[in-house]
Amino acid sequence: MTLSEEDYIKIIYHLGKGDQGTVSTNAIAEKMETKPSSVSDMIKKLSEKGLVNYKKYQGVTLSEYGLKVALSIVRKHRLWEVFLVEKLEFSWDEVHEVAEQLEHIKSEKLIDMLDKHLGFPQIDPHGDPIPSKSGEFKKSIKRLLNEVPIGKEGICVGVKDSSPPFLKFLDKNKIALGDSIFVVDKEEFDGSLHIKIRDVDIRISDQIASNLYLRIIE
Amino acid sequence: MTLSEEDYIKIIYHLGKGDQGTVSTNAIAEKMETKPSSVSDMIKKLSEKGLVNYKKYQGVTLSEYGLKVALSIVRKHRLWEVFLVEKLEFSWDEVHEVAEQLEHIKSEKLIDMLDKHLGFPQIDPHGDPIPSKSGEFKKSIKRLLNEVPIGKEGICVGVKDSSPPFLKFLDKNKIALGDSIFVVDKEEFDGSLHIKIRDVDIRISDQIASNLYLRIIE
DNA sequence: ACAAATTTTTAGATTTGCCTAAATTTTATT
DNA sequence: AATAAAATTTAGGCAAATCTAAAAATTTGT
Ligand SMILES: [Mn+2]
Ligand SMILES: [Mn+2]
Ligand SMILES: [Mn+2]
Ligand SMILES: [Mn+2]
Repeated sequence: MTLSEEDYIKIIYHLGKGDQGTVSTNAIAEKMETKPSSVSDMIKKLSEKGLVNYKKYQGVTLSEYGLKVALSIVRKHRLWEVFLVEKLEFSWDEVHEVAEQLEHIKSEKLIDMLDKHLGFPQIDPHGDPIPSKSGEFKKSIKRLLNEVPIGKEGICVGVKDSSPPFLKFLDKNKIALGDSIFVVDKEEFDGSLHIKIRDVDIRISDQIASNLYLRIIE
Repeated sequence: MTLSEEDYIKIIYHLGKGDQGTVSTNAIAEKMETKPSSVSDMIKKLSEKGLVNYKKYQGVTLSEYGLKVALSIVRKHRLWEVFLVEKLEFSWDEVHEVAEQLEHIKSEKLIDMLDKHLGFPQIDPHGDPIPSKSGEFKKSIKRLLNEVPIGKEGICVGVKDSSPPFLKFLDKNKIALGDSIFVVDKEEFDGSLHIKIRDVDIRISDQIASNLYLRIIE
């Protein structure tokens, strides 16, 4: 498969949102930053290769084979993202462009050994799950920190309240996007949380916890 | 620059053998596993881009700019080779194909941080020197182990005597291609050597040392 | 229901990198 | 020096991936 075919397959996968509903030509064109006419051409080719199911004017879905290919590319993309952050000190918002290139390197051994080198990670720096070699993975969901069950871990992916005082508070307490947060315990009385972040235990109020989004697995 | 252009530039560099003598169309075609007519096309394009000096029928040499580009690709190739061997447990002879792909990834930060992650290595797994970011590097030479000065280190790259008894000896003493060997001392009396290999000190006779090739720097 | 708007596909070009076959230039041999 | 051989370039084409403009199908709105 060519680099371009791989990018199309991956985009069709993401637009299919897991449930693999049909994806429109225009939607693909926008994500690929190309014209709908180019997408039509490519879809025809992918269809001939058995990667997508396609009926003219009716949109596309990934075939079983196409889904397998998509998951292997997603796996590579996310493993490389972990590598960049964990081993090369990239920050979570710098990795995408480079992973977009690295995901196309062809070598089964490379990706197996990279997985091992990284300690078989389950999630990438954005909290998204990494498919296994055989294509299995758990879904991830975005939850407010105060709704995350005790004992769960997640990646901080956003804020609900983006006011300067709140952001300043996060800064002061060294809580940043991309940080991994583990919910140790919850105080029934006032809803305050005991969390572990970067191996440090801290307590935060319900007010804080209800304004921070975490991406968690399952 | 495209992937193909980069491969041409690198091949022209290697065929120029450091001194950057002129390189023939046929030689490039053979290395690129393509036809001479395709090479002519590409040379014309590289010439227009100022990467090579070219007069019809007279072969090509790299321009100053072309040399800089070549060295940056060689740098990337060799750093990735070190990564594959040191971090991902690839062996000596498995790295080339993958490095051939990885060398084309575009990200200055990536290669700077990779260099750091690897501890700023000076040579690749084949004993070849790794150019610095600014393009400087030491030449490497192939020497019989018994001609390597005391205090020098090199990579085992070949044997002079390839008879089964000799190869069996190397095997038994766990000396393999790709191993790094440090010459600790030399016995004047019989020419025997005291070497360090994989952190183990051993003694070998002059007869052994005069049949093993090392690639050393400077 | 049917015209208008939108989406999608087709037609015809362009660019990159490659090919074969033929022409040209250089190099080697008598 | 003339001819044969080898190397190199040109000419003309092809496949992949893209584009613009135009045609066709679908969806939307009244
Ligand atoms: Mn990509
Ligand atoms: Mn990610
Ligand atoms: Mn390459
Ligand atoms: Mn090498």
